[in-house]
Amino acid sequence: MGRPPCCDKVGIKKGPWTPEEDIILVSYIQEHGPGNWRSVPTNTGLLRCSKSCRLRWTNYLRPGIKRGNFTPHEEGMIIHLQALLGNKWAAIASYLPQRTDNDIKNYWNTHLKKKLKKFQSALDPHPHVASDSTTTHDQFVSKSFNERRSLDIINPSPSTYASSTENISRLLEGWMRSSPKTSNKLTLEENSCHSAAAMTNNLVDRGGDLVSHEEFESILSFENLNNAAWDKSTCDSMPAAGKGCQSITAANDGDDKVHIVMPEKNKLRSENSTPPLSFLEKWLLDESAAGQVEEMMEMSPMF
DNA sequence: AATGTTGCCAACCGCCAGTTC
DNA sequence: TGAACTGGCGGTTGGCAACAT
Repeated sequence: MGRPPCCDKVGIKKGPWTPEEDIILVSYIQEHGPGNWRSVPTNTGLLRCSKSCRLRWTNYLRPGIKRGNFTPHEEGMIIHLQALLGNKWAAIASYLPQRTDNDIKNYWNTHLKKKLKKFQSALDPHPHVASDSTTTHDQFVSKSFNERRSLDIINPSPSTYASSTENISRLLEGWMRSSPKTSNKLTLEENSCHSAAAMTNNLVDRGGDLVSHEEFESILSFENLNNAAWDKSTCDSMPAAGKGCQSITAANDGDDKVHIVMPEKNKLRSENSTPPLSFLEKWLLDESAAGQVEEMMEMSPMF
């Protein structure tokens, strides 16, 4: 028996937010900053539960949110990060500062999952062969870079959302920039640091140390496509993270699994308060790298 | 024009982890 | 030390709009 849901109280409003409610919430956050969500409904008079307020803010009212029209690069990042991290939408979202986890999750469920499925069935018309799903997934990942352009033409994601929240969000951007007490808007650097920790933890969290061989190789090989990607010097040049980098070893022990030996979670977290970009992040944040890959895919006779 | 179907996405629900007392 | 509380996350759903019949 768990706790009763926070929204069980009588008189708590549910459903879509009205522009008036948005304005009330935004005004309050402008004055007090985000956080202490429990007090928000009480202090604002909003008939919403604290969770609902937080969700509304983080997903729609927070400044800097980009809606609709996922770019091919964003799409590629989502596909790769999903392959790497699984359904860790918050972690994935940390690599796409303008997108919310909810948005990414929706986009994955409504668009990318279908594309993947389509691709898999096209590639493997005999699903009884319990063929290596990661391989087809990897191939999809590669192909998708090439395919995306045409798919984007066929299936443009319409930017239909043009409610008041977007305007409120825009109006707020100036305030967020000037306000010193706002901590929720991360700079790119801060964000990547946070995400590095998230990714590290995710790698550890995935069964402690196991990632499928194909998956791991896919990640690495993809990075190798980018010349600027990972090499030892990159690693060594990282003052604190260098240690962590060297601690990550991949050893195929023959059972088709790669054991990722990671340093202690806490060490990574505490010692690297501002770690430099990892090789993976370098690629993820490097628009030109994705462009190079796209070009390569287009040149490939395979697709 | 009316009805049925499908797709999309905002919001809710339940669980979990961290914090406080 | 453990219960209570809060915030955060991921999965799911309800409602609306677009499209098909």
